[in-house]
Amino acid sequence: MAGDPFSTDLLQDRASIVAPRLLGAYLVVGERSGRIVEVEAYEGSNDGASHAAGGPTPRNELMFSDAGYLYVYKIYGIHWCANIVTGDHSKPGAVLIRAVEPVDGLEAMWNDRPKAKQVEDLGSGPGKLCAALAISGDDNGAKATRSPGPDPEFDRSRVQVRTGSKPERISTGPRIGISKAIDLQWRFGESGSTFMSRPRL
DNA sequence: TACCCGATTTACT
DNA sequence: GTAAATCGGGTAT
Repeated sequence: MAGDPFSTDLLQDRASIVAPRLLGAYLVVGERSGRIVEVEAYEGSNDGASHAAGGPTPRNELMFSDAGYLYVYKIYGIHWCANIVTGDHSKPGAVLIRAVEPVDGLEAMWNDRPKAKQVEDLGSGPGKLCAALAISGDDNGAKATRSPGPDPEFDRSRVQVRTGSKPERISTGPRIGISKAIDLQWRFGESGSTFMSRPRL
């Protein structure tokens, strides 16, 4: 079950370093929540596949801001994809949430994902989990993790990351759907999870 | 202002 | 296995 707020401090480093830390954490949106079982890391100028590779633009500016914010973008004009910003101005980056295991609000998820045939279909992909958790462009810039001291921005955020149960074992592989930097093993998943997108790790 | 293309999902052959 | 759906940022006119 969802526990304490996820600490922003755990994300203050390169995306490829901190990405696995989000595995097992809960992504909470109102009454709905899911346990993160698969993520991908995207960094800056050293990562050709990243939106941030070419420097800041209106669309990706969040990746250059402080860790803990939600970066939501639309892909192929159809689906939303949710990322958690990592690092800082000198280390831009974000972690793409690729799959969640549905935990709370299953009924609402089925409602928003009428095409799903089984529970495993609800959140087994970046676009799928956004639909299941009702995340959209409106949530871009939400503060998803808690920073030291009072953090009212986090407290009133509709999207929150909370601590959960860490995976027993983590598998890695090349990132999905990219054409550059395909050699990097920056996809991380809970070994053997049936809630992961395909191909499974 | 035009053109290109993508960190995907789903339906159909 | 292959293709369509559909939008807006980025780069070039």
